[in-house]
Amino acid sequence: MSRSRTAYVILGVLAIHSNQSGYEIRRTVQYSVGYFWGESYGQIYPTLKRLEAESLIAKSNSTTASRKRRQEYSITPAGRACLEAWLAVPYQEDPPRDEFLLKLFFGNEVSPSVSIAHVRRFQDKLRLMLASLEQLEPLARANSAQYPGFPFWMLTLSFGKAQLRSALEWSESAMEVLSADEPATTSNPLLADGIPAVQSA
Amino acid sequence: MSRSRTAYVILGVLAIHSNQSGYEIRRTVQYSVGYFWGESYGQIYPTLKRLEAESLIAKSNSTTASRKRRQEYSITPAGRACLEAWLAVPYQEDPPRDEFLLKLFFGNEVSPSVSIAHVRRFQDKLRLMLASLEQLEPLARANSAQYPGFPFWMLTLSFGKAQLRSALEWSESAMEVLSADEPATTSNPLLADGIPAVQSA
DNA sequence: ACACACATGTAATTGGTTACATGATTTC
DNA sequence: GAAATCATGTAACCAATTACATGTGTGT
Repeated sequence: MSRSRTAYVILGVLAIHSNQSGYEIRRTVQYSVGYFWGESYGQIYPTLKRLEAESLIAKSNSTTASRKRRQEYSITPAGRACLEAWLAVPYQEDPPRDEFLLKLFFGNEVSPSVSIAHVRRFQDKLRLMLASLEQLEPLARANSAQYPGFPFWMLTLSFGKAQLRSALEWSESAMEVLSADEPATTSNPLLADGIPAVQSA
Repeated sequence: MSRSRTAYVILGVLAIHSNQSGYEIRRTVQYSVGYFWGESYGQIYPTLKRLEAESLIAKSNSTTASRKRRQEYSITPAGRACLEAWLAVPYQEDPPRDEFLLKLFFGNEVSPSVSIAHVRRFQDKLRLMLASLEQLEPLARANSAQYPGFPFWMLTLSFGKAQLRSALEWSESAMEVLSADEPATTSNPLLADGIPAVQSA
């Protein structure tokens, strides 16, 4: 049962809009949920085959044009049922992995300038993404406000913006902290008695 | 060159505190960076062997006690150099994957109660983690404020708290939005002209 | 004619989790 | 002596990325 989540992403975007090719599905994913989800061709094409074999999607080279060498797909009723079933089950958390924070955590092992560079880079990225999301909003509003899914899309968008802004704020105070310095016991400072493990899964 | 990041996590925790066994390293990781990083035994033990073969760590069954059937390791100068080199290179971003947001994005395909349940779950998790981090702080301060790495640990901790708080705030407004309802075009609403792809990598 | 975007796919590899198997030491 | 925790490891499997290979349609 626990099939790859790629399958559900495909079902999801086909549920919103039919007759998309593998190429286009990937683009759609990038453009719409790119902020928090990615898919590669190496994953998409095989999954399309599999989904078609299971009749959750069907070839639908139809409507617009089959003028290109492209294979369009649409979701089937079974596919829709499958998507809905998946959506209903509690989401699964992926193990967290943030290399930026990891490097920052070990910052004492290297020159402060290294950590400063990491934070700066982080900041730049944040600003880029925030600009990107802020730019996306009015366009999305203009283009898709009438779609029933719109409120949900806005919800994820506003989540993204909120996280980005909070990260940006933190990064500014972090830069301040990292501009001041003085660089020690034998009991493990990371594993002292009574410190509970961080809840993660 | 591009070795598994598990190796660097191990080097990092051994750099902070020597003479830890695989078991203990894993616990240390959980307790200290668990909020944003995880490691499994299946990854740690083979990596320890590899690192020892490369002389980046060395067996050091010594100091405290070898009373248990346990193999302790310490970082070597070469290992330290390797860690430092890795820390200095720009962090790599992992492709984002947030199943919660994905399910929320497709929320229109199912009953609103489903999305509400997801957000509620998300909220609960957030509160748990925030409590966990807030509890961690004073303890960490008491136990390790004298360690040179402490400011960096606090930085990652405060990042976590900031993100959590902002997510929590968002979740509250999301719950409001999701408590009001009415549930269409043929051009792809997710892929309208002029919408730029979200910056992610 | 050239370049670029569209389009589809496969193979190799990685990075990682999970489950399994086993056993020692401590604590009650 | 039973249970919990400490402790080490392997095998099977999986999701996913990357690089490679190939070709078509459109616009300049």
